[in-house]
Amino acid sequence: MEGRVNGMFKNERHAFIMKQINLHNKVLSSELSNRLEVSEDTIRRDLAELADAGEIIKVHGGALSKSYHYPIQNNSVYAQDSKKEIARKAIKLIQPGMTILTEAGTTMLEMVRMIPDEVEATFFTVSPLIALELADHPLLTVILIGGQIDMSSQINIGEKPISELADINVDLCFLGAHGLDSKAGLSEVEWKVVQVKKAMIKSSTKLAVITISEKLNSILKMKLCNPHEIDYLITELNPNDKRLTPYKKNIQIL
Amino acid sequence: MEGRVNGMFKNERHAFIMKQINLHNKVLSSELSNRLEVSEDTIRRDLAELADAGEIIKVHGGALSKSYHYPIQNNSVYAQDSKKEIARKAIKLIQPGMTILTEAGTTMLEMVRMIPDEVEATFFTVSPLIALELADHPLLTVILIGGQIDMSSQINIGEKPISELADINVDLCFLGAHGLDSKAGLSEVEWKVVQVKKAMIKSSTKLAVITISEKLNSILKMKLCNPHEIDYLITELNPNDKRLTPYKKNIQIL
DNA sequence: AAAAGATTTGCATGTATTTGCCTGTTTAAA
DNA sequence: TTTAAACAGGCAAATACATGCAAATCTTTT
Repeated sequence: MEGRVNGMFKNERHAFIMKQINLHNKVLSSELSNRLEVSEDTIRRDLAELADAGEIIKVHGGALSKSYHYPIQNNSVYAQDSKKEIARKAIKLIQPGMTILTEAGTTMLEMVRMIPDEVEATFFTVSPLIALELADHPLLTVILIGGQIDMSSQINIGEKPISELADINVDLCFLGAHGLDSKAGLSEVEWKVVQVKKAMIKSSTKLAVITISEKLNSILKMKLCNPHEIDYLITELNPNDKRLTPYKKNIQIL
Repeated sequence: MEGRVNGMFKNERHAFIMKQINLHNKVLSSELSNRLEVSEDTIRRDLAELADAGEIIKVHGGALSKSYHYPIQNNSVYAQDSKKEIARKAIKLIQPGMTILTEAGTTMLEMVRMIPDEVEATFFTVSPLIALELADHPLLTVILIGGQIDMSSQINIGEKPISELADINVDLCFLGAHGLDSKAGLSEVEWKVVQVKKAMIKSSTKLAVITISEKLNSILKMKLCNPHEIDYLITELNPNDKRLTPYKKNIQIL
C-alpha cells in the first residue's frame, strides 16, 4: 500500500525504541505508535524483530528492557484517570518560553509525559525521575537541581538544593499536595521535604498546586505555605464542584 | 543514453550527499533524486558506493550517518554477559565507608544493580538514572550532582556540575571508556562531556576505568586523561589476556 | 581527428521490503 | 463471565531494489 509514511526509516524507529527502552525500561506499543506516527502493527513488527534479535523482551502491550529492574512501579492505577485529567489542565498553564519548577510525584510524572513535543520551555526540577522524563522532550531545557536523594519523597534534599533554589527565579512552580486545607494551606509530613519545597515556593512567581480531590481538606504536621500564596489549584474536579468552594476565595481553580 | 543532465559530476554528488548526511544524519533516496535531478537508480548507486567505502550506512530508502548508528546499538546478548562480569569485578573495589563517584552508561547501571544491599558507602553521581538505581540500596547515601541534562550522554553537564565537582573529594571514581588506548589514554567525542569527566577525575583519589574489550585501542577526538592517571582497568577479559598487556605498564588490571 | 574503450546514466524488467488494513483468535482485566 | 485491547497471519499497495542493457559522455589510443 504505502511504503513509508513520514521520513523515518525502520532503523531509526528501532534506534528510537531502544533508546526509550534503555531510558524507561519499558515501552507501550500504543505510545510508540502515537509518537512515531505509524500503525500499531508496524510497532508490533518492530518489537518482534528487536525481540528476535535479543535486544528486548516482548510482553503483551509493549516490551521491556532485557535487564529490567526499575524503581518505577506504577501499579496503583486507582487514580490514573484523575491524574490524566489533572495533567491536561496543568499543561494549559505552560506558555512557550516559560521557566518552570516542578517537584516529584506520580501526578507530576503524568503531566510531564503529556507535554506535547512542540512545547519549548525551561524546566527546573528536584526530581531525577521527572528530569529524565522531561529530557525526552526535544525542545525542553532541563536542569536538575542536585542534592542528596531522599527515596521516600523521590526528590533531592538537603542544603545544596535549597541554596541552589535561592539562586533561581522561575515563572511558575508546580507542587503536589500531601495536605491541603482552605484555611491552613499546604502542609507536609517531613521536615526535610518542607525545607526544599519552601525554597521552591520562594523562587517562583506563581504557584500551582496539583492534587487529587482526596487530599483536599487535610492538615499535616508541617506547614508549608498559606492559602493566599497559592495562585492556581488543579484537581480532577469540575471547577464549580462545591467541594472546591472554600478555596475560591484565595485561589484560582482550574 | 545520456551521461550527465546538468553540470554535476559524480564526485560532486557524493560530496553533496556526504554534506547532507553530516548535516541531517540521514538522507532519503527520493529526496536526493529530486534535489540533484538524477534518477533514483543513480542515487542508489551513489549510496552503494559510499556505503562500500564505509562512509555511510545504507538502509532501505536512503542512508544514515555512520556516527548516528554507532553508539546506539550495543546490547547484544554477549555484551550483556560481559557487562555482568565487569560489574562483578568492579564491585570488589568498593570498600565499606568509601566515597565513590560514578558516571552513566549501561555497564555502570549493571554494576550499580549488582551492589549488595549490605554495602555502606557514599555515592556521588552525575547521572540521574544511576542515582535512582543507587537510591534503591538502603545503606547507601546518594548525592546527585545537578545541572543541565544532556540526553545523548545521559549525564548532567555545564558549569554547575563542574564547580560542584571541584568542591568534593572522593576515594574512587568509576568512568566508562568511549575511547581507550595504552598510549593516548582515555578519549571522548563530546567536548561538553569531557569537561565534566575531567572535573570528575580531578576530584578523585583513584580512577577506575570500566569498559568492554571492544573499546580498547581506540582514540577519539577529545582527550580526557593520560594512561598513567588511570589506577584500575576493568574489562570482561582475563587479566592475563594478551590484549591487555600494553596497559599493564601504567595500570592495574582486574 | 577519428576510433576504440571505459564510464556513467537512465530505463525496463522482475523481485523484495515495508506497511496498513483485514480477518479471526488470544489475552488480560473489569 | 464479559468485554476491550492486543495479537497473529494473510493480503494488497506502494516503494525500493537488483540486474541487464543501451545510449550518452568521457578517456585513451592510434
